[in-house]
Amino acid sequence: MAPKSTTIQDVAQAAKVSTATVSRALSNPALLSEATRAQVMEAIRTTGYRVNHAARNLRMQRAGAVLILVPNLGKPFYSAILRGISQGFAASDYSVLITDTENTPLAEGELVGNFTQGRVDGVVSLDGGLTAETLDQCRAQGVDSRIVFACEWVDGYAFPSIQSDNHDGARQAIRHLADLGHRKIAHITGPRGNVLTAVRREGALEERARLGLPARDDWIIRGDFSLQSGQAAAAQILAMDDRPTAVFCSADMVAFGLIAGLAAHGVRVPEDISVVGFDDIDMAGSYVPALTTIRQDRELLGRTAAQRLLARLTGTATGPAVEELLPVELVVRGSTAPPA
Amino acid sequence: MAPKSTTIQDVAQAAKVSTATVSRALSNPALLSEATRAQVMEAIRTTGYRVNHAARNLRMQRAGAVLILVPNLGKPFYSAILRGISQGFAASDYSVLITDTENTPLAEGELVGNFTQGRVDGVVSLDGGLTAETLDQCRAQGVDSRIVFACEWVDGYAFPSIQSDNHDGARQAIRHLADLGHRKIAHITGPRGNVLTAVRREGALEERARLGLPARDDWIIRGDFSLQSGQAAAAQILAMDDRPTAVFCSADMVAFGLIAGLAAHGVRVPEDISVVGFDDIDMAGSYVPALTTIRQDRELLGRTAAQRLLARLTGTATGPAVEELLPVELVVRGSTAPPA
DNA sequence: GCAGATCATGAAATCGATTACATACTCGAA
DNA sequence: TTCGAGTATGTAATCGATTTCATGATCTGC
Repeated sequence: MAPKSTTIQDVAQAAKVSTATVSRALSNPALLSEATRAQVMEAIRTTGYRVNHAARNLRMQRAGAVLILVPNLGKPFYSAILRGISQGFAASDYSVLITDTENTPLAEGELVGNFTQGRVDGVVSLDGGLTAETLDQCRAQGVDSRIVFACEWVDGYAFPSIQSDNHDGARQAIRHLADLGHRKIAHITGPRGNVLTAVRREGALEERARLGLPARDDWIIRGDFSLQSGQAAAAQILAMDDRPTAVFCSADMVAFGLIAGLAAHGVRVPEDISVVGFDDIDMAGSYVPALTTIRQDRELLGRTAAQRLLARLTGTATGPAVEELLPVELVVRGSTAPPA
Repeated sequence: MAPKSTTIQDVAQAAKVSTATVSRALSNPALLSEATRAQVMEAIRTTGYRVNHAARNLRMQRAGAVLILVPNLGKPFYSAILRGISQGFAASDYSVLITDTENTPLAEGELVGNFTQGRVDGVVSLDGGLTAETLDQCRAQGVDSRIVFACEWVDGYAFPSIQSDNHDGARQAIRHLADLGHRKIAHITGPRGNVLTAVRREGALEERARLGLPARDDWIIRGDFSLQSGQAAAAQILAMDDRPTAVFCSADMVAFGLIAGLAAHGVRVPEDISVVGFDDIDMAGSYVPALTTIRQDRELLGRTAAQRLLARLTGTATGPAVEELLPVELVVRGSTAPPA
């Protein structure tokens, strides 16, 4: 079944030393004399030895892997974060394991089980929908210090988390529109219960209040970060008696759906309605019209999360959980203009 | 470091049996008497025992994981395939490990090392750029039977592979344009050396020849599946003296870039030029204009690849490597029309 | 020239499971 | 009664590394 592999025994035999010496040659060469070290290294070269991780991990009581929880692997939004995470762990000797939670809560004891079963040493969760039960179990087992959140997080639990400054992003979006002269600004939010939805909404409302802009309940439209929800929102907006002149979307994809939906009814962007997105995904700059949006660096987000988890795993960082905010940036392109 | 875990010893003690019996209760209950089995199960419940995978895998000479090689994790195109793969392995007890190859060849012995080091039991490669050296090493170690390719593949090596019917897709695209009355059809290909590029190009050329359409060398434009290459192609096309009336793009993203590039110069799609994409990604249906494209089911592709690998790992399938073609489908939308 | 420290190395225990082999017991046939 | 087969369970080897502890050799300082 397994490929015939050369073990540490083989190397020991070839080098005429004990297995202990071979092990030391690899993990702590300073302990050995120049001569034996060279001898062992030579034996390793000729035998083509590579350590067996299953054995090493068993002995060292670690798993040698980290788990990434992704709400929906199919969404391009997450893939960039994933890439950053992968980069962040590339230089380490941790394997990167992924699970698509499919936006449904994990089974009872599943997450903590991954730890106690020796499958993983740490977790990066992009999923803010973990249940209190799941997290409490992790805390009970004492593994909560080896979980970090990226992008999303869970309210009421003090896990380290890396987030874009969503609040500020929303404010910048509203301010930009207000600066252009818009006063009637709609906001397409994310799904109910999502932490990002709440924060961006709050930021948008705050800035709107600060600027003394009118607020109407039906100018807040619930979406779910998807293209389809953007299209659906277009229909709602078109049906309004008092139509907003600008829309802040909680995701670029929503903006694309919205623009397409509006276009289908002859409403042009930005001439008739201005649109701001969120994320600055690849397409944003090349869409017609090019999308004005809030840029968040998803790769950096992922890389940072990976670094934070690594620091915790190696014991470099042990302090209390910190919530880190990554700056976001308004990118002005062609989808926004002064109101007609 | 590790969470205090209950071992099989603890269970054995609690149930007043040997560890062998506990192990059997889990792996082969039929061997035990009704009484002891119940006794053991009860002990397992009260102690909250979960097997330690590191130990089990070491003893069983397996890794309990499969590796997915992704050329670029950040590309949305791959994320859907990844999702399918993840689904395919969800019910198995294999962990899914991913590595972003970043489109660069793996280091010497890296892939085969993953096997011999006991890290993985099998590999699904979405990367067709593996070197002959890498693959030869795998063959030498006898692990080549545990590698399957999805989406891409490597010419000259008989690994199992699941592919969309790219050849047929290209032909359908050309035929559709010809049916509309186009005769001057350009083709934006993928990068040199990519297997998909070759197959789609061949399909396109074949159909063009079959239909007796004129062929001009400069109507074949090299791209790289990216938005940017589509935009670059737009410039080239606009500069042509004998402009094509239709363009077949090797990816939807390329088509979007192209359309945006053309729009910037006042050239409308489909009125002035028709455009066909490839993939049918989410956005395609909601782009303005909605994109006519060749649909390939990427999740199915991933799921199928996972199943094939699983079958090989469990020994269910041991036959010679098979190349599987998944059907593709022309989806006609708004980006194609009869020539002016 | 000797006690004690330091250095280099090996023997064997250990991590937590699975499983080959051994053992004890039961049952039925001769 | 006895032998053989079958059943239920335990003992101990095993997977391939790391690491504790022991040992012998070499140094150091007086």
